[in-house]
Amino acid sequence: MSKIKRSSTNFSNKVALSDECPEAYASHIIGGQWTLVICSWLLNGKLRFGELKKKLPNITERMLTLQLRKLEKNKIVCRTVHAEVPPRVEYELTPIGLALRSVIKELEYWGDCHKQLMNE
Amino acid sequence: MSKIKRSSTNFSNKVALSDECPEAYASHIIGGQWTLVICSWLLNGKLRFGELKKKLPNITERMLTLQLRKLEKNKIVCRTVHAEVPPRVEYELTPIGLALRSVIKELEYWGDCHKQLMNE
DNA sequence: CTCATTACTTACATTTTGTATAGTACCTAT
DNA sequence: ATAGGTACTATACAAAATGTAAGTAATGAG
Repeated sequence: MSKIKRSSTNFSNKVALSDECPEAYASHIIGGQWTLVICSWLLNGKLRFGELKKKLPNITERMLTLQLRKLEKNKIVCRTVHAEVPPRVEYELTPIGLALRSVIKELEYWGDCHKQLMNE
Repeated sequence: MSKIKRSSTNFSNKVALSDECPEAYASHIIGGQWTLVICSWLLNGKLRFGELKKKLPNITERMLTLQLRKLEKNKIVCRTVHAEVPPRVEYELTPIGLALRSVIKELEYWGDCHKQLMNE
């Protein structure tokens, strides 16, 4: 996470790939360790920061923040701050975020099949 | 790539997540930078090492080797060595590898939508 | 005034992934 | 005998992702 150097070969390789392969592009966007899990919780409705934290065992606050920021930047979730004390911040999927449902469904199905295969 | 430490928190987080979330599991398996691109080329039929290399601009031989090894370990591709000189090695998707087609299709579709959205 | 609550920041360490560059073994054709 | 093609392997290093531990601001309750 954090930042990525726009000058590195690494970076330009990713850009080149993303340019011509929408699947590489997509996997780069939703490819973080926690991204999909966060989204799949949010598919059931909006959640607060603290609620998400409880749902995701072992995630640190830093990681959760970073992932949510990235998701927000990519317009996958939308963030609502309620001006209260203590603060209340809610996260909700945008339309394109909700559109991940079918991707996630396919991934889950494939993942289950694969896991079963590997256990033989 | 190379090896991953089985003692790191990082590692155990991944294991824990993979255990309960098939989508995290799947994204961990097919999540490398080149994995999906390789698979989507192989969806059209078997290819040799050198052919794959040509298809993937900028990939290094090391990376290609590592990714193919990982794919092989996960039973997504199968490797056939022809005992000739110069050597000829062919890579082909297994059934579970071919089953990635629908995952890739969904990802591509979503990726296209997302990219369009972000360009507005 | 002090404490608790919530949603973060910040600074830094570690782990994982990717790149660059140079080799190797094998046989075949020149 | 040497050069060339194929599919690698080795080593060193760079960059990115993830993790740990500690702090911050705001304010209402006691």
